[in-house]
Amino acid sequence: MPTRRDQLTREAARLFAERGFHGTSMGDLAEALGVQKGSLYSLTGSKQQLLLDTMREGARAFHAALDEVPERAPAAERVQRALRGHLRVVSEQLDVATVFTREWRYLEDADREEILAERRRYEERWRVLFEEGLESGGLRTDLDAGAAALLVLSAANWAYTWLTPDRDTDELADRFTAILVDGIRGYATSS
Amino acid sequence: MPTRRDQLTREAARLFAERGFHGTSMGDLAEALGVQKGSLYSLTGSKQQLLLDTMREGARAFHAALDEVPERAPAAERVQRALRGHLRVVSEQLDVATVFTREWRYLEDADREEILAERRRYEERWRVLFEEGLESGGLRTDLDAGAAALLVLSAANWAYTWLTPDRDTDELADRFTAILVDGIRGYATSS
DNA sequence: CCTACCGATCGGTAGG
DNA sequence: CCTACCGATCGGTAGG
Repeated sequence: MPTRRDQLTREAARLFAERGFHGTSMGDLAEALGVQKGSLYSLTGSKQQLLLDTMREGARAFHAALDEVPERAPAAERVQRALRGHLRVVSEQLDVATVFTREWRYLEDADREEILAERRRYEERWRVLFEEGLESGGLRTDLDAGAAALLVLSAANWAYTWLTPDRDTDELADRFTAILVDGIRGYATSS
Repeated sequence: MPTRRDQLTREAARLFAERGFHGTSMGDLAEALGVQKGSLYSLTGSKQQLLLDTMREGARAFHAALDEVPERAPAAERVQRALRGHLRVVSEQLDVATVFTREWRYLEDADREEILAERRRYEERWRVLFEEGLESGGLRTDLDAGAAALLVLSAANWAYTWLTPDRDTDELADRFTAILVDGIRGYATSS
């Protein structure tokens, strides 16, 4: 049974995703919970705190998904797993993923630095994944690991805009992976 | 020489990109132009109008870039050209591209529908580009044109978050294209 | 382009 | 969890 505080956090993620942080008032949140806005301050310290809570949950979820990628597996399979994991988080926690991806800039300075550090660390883990693939020989030797990571992560970060609960996210991740692994042309003509 | 009105439109795009539509006040815009906020209303009808102006400029720029893609050329080259064009717009009009990509939801109903229709049309043009590649035989026959378009356009739409003026956008577009065309594995092992 | 102002709403607090 | 309120700020307007 969710606590009242959990309910507030969930509604905050939902409304921040739908209307943006600055487009959501404490009055909107109070209305969603069926209380007066003054009452919210027994559940949270401030509107900023609600944003930070959502951000931390997003960072936790994306890192946890990446933790599930097998250490020893062919590079193509590891990319597939990582992409599945990312899209699953977006699909299953769409509000949190949306806020995490789009609203971090409205955090106050210290909080923003904390979350940006988590974002950078996440991106770095993706880059390492491609570099390990190069070292283990599973990827073409002339691959630019940084560009590959940027390409895949960019597509993943945009997913919150088009992923819907009814879409089969694993299948979509696999289609992306198929394109990324063997290309749209399908036969290697360049080095 | 830019008119006062052009200056306002440019500052609006800059601040909407930096702080978001709801995070930017007419007072902020007035300060950026060095006038009192009441004076802005001789240059624009409302804050909403400034947002709509920025959106229309964004839609115009992205469609214009796609217009430059050669009709008759190998599919891989057409994708390369389209990606170059998109990233050039983002790079050269970063503020406009950012607002166009991220702030459309704060438009009022009728304006939002207009801009969303332009976004959908742009995405559709990308999908057609891949389908034409399939028909002309330049792409592997089992390619999912919809998934390919979604993948590339997702990466392109995220570019406003990491593109900086000093980066060579054409080169980056070409690296993306190289990965997309021949894949990260580099030799075709699956059908 | 300015001064002066409008009603509305904001995030947050006091006291219960 | 409520009522009542705080000072600040919002987008926009009137009249010059």
